[in-house]
Amino acid sequence: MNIGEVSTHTGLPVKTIRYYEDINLIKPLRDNNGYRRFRDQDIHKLNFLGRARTLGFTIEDCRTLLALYEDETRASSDVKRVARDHLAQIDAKIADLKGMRQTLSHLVDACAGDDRPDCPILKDLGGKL
Amino acid sequence: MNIGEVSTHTGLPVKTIRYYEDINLIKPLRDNNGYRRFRDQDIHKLNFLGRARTLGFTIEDCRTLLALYEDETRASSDVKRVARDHLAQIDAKIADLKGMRQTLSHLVDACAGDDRPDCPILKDLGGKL
DNA sequence: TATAGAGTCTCCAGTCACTGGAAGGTAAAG
DNA sequence: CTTTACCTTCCAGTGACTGGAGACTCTATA
Repeated sequence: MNIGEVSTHTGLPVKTIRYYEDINLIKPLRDNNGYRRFRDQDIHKLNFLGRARTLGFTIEDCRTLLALYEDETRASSDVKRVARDHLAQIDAKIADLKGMRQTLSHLVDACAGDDRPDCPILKDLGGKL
Repeated sequence: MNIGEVSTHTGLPVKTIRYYEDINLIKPLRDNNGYRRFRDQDIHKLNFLGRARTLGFTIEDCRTLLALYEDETRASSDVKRVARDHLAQIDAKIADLKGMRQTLSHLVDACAGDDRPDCPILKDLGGKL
């Protein structure tokens, strides 16, 4: 398969696939004309990567997970640790965003949103409370 | 005030303050020795920026908000629009993260996390369900 | 007065995970 | 044969900083 077809199959942009080769996540073969030729295993890896990225894993996490995936003798505890750490990061981010959301929604509610200049949002940002 | 003292007062790193000058968010004066000299208004702006950034506004949003802050004839509706849009972005991000969290926590729970190689997390990522 | 240390300056490069675009070669369709 | 689509590499830009090099200035102590 050429890169365009792979892109269609995996849902990953062509640019992204090339990038993943650049950083050694995949190693497709090359045809005589220089075109990349993707085997089933390459496509499988790309799907793996796409799914992992969708779940928010960093590229380095993906590299680790892919290595564990290929290692038949892995311990599931190693996989679980990576996932649990990532879950903790997600929770931290959600908490952070919820904090912002809380403050911001109060401010938005308090703002008249009319033609007058008086504005509680700016008052808060300016430290005048 | 010199930059170090301003950093202490505002809680913003020295590097960040210089960066904000670079991108024209603030315009401190200069002493004869070339050191930046910050007036009260500069510090006030930096606090404004720090607070806005804490609430997750982008730098461009901050630029807009700062301009509105300085404009005595603004309409609060303009401020409110920026804030409401940002709030929508935050909500989208939270929803996205919650989706990840949901899937991921199920997988983490399902994984034994022991010495054996069998792992539902990798099974999911590999598309073998 | 000499000097050590802290503070400041500018400029360049790196982060993360792509994304866009230029310039050029190759393949398939009409 | 030409057009069009696809492929290649390489370079630069994104956002919001952050780190570091190399040089200058200020302050405190010996």
